[in-house]
Amino acid sequence: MAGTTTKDRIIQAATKLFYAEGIRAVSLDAVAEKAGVTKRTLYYHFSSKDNLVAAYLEARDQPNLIILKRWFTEAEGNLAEKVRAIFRNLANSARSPKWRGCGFLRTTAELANLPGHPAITVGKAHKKKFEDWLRIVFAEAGIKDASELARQVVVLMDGSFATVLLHRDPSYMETAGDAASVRVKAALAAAAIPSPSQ
Amino acid sequence: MAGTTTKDRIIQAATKLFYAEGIRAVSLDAVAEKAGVTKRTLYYHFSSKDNLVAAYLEARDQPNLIILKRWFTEAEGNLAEKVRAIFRNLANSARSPKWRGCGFLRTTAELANLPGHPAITVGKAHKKKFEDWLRIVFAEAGIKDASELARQVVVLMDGSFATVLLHRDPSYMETAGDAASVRVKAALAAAAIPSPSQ
DNA sequence: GTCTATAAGCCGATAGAC
DNA sequence: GTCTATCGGCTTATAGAC
Repeated sequence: MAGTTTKDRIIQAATKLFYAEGIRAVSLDAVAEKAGVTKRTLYYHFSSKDNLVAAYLEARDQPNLIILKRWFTEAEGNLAEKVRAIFRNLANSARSPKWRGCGFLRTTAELANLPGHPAITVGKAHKKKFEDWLRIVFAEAGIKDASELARQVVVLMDGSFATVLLHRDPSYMETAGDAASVRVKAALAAAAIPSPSQ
Repeated sequence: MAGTTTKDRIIQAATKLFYAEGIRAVSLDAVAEKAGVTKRTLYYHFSSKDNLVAAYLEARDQPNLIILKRWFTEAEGNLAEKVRAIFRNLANSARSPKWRGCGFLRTTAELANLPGHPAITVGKAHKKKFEDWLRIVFAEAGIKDASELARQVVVLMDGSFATVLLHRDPSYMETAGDAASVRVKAALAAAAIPSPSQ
């Protein structure tokens, strides 16, 4: 996990504040104060706010992927049920009062006018890793259009983040999970019949 | 459309700047300058920046809904193809270099720390109107779980906004359109057989 | 590596004239 | 209804001491 070095404490403080309040809403004064250092120390470890924002997302990359994979792995049932379990667990998370959607997507939305921003590069890579993992899981289950299916599940997941954040109604995540599991189920059935009648 | 009153010119300027650059990234100085008025005049028409942001989204509510409905109405084919046409047209829009995703969702994401913000209230109402319209269209086609289907299509649409904005790859909207039209097609088939076996 | 202090500028909002 | 002028505060980033 995060150690207790000064750099780690700064990233921890940045994570809490950026996720809770947004990027441009949070000043480096606030981050430094929460981390218990002065702004000069913060600038010693991070050359600019942009780099700190990228470091915040970078630090969330692996932990988030590990949680998603664990929800999938530990779920009972077939592939469709395992995919549904991811959405059910996301809905559970969304019921926390501290929940504010997906930090990667919210940062991307806020910085949409800066396409080359380092944080957006990190966000792209993170989401692509998840999509690639899904594609491999589907392919290993014998699903033919594993790539297209992975893309559909990703769109459903990102859509549920956006819709639940807007309406503050986690049931949209169950809805997305239903749609995803129905599609996976159909793909599994098609995989069992290599050459469908036609 | 927008007239040429001072208030309208301010909203036009706000729309261009807020959509292109984000809410907190745009100052009222910038809006006033683009509208060709002083900041004092801006404050005469809008009591605060928060209210101006809400007015920006309010002004996009009906135009956006009308475009979505027209894409649907003017499309050839059955209900599934008409739904797919919405996504195909969205993908086309997303190919414009000025495209920056959905202004309602991006504003919601940026102001996620202010759940009662007037602009978020406007965003919620806008997205709910679209979902309600979809539900009625599906119900009139004899689809039984029209409500659930409308929610799924909404999640796919909002998800495609988020994913395309991140990766700058409009093909995710075609992917979402495929998923949506498959679901609508299945619902139409089920509607044609009132009592499925079992 | 961490501190105090400050630069230089922008922000939302307001005062008061016409 | 629109203007000029400005307030008090906050912002990113830097200078220089220890």
